[in-house]
Amino acid sequence: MAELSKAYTPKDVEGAIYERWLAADVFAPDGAGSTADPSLPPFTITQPPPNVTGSLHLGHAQRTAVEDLMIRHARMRGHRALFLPGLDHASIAAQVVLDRILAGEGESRQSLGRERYLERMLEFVETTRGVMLAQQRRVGASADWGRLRFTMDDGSARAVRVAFERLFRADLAYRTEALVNWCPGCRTSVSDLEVVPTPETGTLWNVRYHLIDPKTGEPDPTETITVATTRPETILGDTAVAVHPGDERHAGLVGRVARIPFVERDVPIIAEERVDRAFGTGAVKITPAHDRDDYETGLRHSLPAPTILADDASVANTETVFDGMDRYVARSEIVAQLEARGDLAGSKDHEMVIGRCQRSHDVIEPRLKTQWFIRTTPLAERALMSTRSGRTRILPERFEKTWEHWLANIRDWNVSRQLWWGHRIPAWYCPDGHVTVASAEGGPDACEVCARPAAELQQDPDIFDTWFSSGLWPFSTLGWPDDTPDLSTYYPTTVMETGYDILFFWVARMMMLGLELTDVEPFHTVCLSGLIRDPEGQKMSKTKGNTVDPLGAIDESGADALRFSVIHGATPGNDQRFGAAKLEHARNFANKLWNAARYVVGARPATIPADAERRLPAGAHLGPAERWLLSRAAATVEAVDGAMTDHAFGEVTRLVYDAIWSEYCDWGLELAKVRLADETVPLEAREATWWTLVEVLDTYLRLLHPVMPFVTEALWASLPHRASDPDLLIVARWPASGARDATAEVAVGALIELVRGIRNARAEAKLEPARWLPVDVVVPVGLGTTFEALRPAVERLARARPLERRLTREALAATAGPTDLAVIAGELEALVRAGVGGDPASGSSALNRARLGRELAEAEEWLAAARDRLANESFISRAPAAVV
RNA sequence: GGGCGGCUAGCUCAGCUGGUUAGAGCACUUGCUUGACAUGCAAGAGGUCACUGGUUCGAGUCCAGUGUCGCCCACCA
Repeated sequence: MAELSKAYTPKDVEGAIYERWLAADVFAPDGAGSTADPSLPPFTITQPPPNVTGSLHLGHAQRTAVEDLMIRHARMRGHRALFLPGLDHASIAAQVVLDRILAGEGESRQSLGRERYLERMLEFVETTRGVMLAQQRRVGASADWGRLRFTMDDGSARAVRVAFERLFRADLAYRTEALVNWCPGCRTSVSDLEVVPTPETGTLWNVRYHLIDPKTGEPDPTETITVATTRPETILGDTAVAVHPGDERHAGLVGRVARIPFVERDVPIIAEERVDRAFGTGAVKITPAHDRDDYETGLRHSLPAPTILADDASVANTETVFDGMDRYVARSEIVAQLEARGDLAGSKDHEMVIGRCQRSHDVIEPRLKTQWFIRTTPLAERALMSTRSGRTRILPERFEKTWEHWLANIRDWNVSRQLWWGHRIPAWYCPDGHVTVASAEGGPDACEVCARPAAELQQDPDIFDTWFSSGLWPFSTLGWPDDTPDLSTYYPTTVMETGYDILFFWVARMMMLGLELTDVEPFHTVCLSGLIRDPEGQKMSKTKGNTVDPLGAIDESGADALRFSVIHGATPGNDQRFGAAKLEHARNFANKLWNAARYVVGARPATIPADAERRLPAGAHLGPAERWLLSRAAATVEAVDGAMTDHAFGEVTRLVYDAIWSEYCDWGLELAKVRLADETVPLEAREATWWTLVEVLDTYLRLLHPVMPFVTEALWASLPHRASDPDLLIVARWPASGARDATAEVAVGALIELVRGIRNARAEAKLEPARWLPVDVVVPVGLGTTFEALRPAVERLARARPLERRLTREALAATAGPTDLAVIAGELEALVRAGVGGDPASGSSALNRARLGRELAEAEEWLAAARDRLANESFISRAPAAVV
């Protein structure tokens, strides 16, 4: 048994314990220290791999805490519990970070070139990776580090290639020219999910386009059609003007031709149902290459679609003076020139929603590009069937609605990225334009169509969206596409725990790809956590400077406190605010537990050797307080099991917290102290008291271990163990719920009420707390034994001595004096012989009257309510018998 | 424009499938160097459960609507 230091210092406790776990090899389900029962089904959690972009934030710590809680619980229940850790290469996010670092060095992606850039990235990732893994260990993640995976490692790379080839062969991946979301800052396309709609005030300009005089073929100086636009620079790419077919203002214009200024292009005026007559001028300029709606219109009307923006969003290919200008410079220049020509018909402020890049916050430009897409509709259909059938559950359930809506309206997924850091798309093109997709590591031998040798083929320069490799995570980490023992044992994942903010980004993609590629749901349960916000409810962000560094919190209060605080305040799927107060609360609790255990260890009767093997207290020697403690522990185990089943982890912490603090410490230990010190109590009974304290503390340490693994492990080491127990709590068994003892719970509960009542009366009478007062009490026959057994404890706790037992109320009433304080605690009635105040009016009788009057009023109110209910015939006839 | 969520004590939040007198932490008041713990102990004050209507013997809990704050989705230039 280990010694416990007087003061609880998390720092000293935590580092050493993590090392012990590592040394004992208990994290891996098949590790040397595992006590798993192979006959039970395995339990798998694949960690949502954090981005290797720097360091963990509080959200990661919370994520890790919840996942680790589930894993530790499963491990203690005897399951082969695999917590598979990992890191995500985070393609675009990592490039944004590295680009910023490079910018500080006067370098850039372009200046380095692809090869050197990737070298720099590997260096960068190598350092952050170490930092991040160390952070996870500090949090206490009992992950199987031997199975650590990275989305850029060879296994992932192969999984990506094989997955893509299979999708291609199944016609679920295709390459086409389409309008994509282009981020000029990141110089890549991004998926629809990465475009953040941002409300902004822009300007709506009205621009006159001159109609072509059919006779001369030249623009008419007076006959015009006015279009409204928020992006005048796109005028350079206009290939039509559209009006609503039923719009009388423009009747007769359809079929005529207008001239686009600057590019001097003559374009048709077309009729389009989708034009909103009420908006702007009712006439819309059509720019097929730079607007989603216009693109559709362009297809319907076979319009040309000239691209007028370069990769950096400067104007290009227009053969105007604007070529080379940034899009916004060109915009103001065009407006100025329109005004000079007299073709600007006005402008006004306009509230609109602009798409910005999730990473760089640049305004996204729709652009035509030839790229790879995943055909999502059939995949989404299967994903929906999985959740509808209940084969995969989403918790909390309300997210299923969002899930349904998103998957039912899904659009094809653009997976090409014009970035460097990521998995290169395994597609090769031959000079004739044939496409060859090959998953072999070295690429294809020849063009699939024309058999040209590999040397003449060009690989696609693009890489995959980072979420493509993440989407394979639950199975790529276990060896897929090979049929490895790990894959057959630990796949599908039992619980997928993650934040609701990546439900679509990640969970939906894993579901779609998992079902298609492995033919089974990749996980049984999706457990969605909320986000952590700052004390004001703001989202934490580095730019706002309101982030909490988990390591700082751990240094200050310990990993146990951090874990407790993020789990305690959380309801599944709901955001929580996090501040110093919560951390402090948790730290105090750890300290409380430490001291309680320290007391128990120190209270061992001298007759029990320090290295004694744990004995279950003999029933005959158990007093009511001991039976009460054991029964309350059984109740707590039962309640905790229920909360665990519901994934209500906040409830788990509340239950254990209350049991330990309000029951075990406040009453259990206080009652036991008296008995342990009482020489008149038989030795066996005192030993039984101590063994009960040990037994119940042991139970609570087990229940709390998944939440606060370090302090519980440390304290457990100081308690005597059973012969069947392993050396470490982490692999000890979860407690079975024992039998309840209703008699003890009721009886001890009544005496606790009596103590409270006496304390209350004493406090109101402003008596010195230290003074011992004589108290007489009426004890109902049923409570007699319990009262006698606990009399010394009640005396001490209530500072009541002598505590005389009066069997009848009459006997008590007969001796009541004007200076006595009356106490009613349920069935127990007591008189505190306070001996204060000679004057009945200002002394105790006044106090009695006031207090008892209040209590009487409450009781009568309750009684009246109860009588009313019972008098109500429909209540009696309809309410269940138990309630009546 | 759709959808979802929050609104419970001064603050942060629990309250599961409706059932006696709605809870916790922090803050507050009054006392305590009580031999595990002042990171603590004891006692206390504090709530028309956002609002309106309904269902029910009974509603914080279920239904309808309103307000308010927030989130997600959505192609109106």
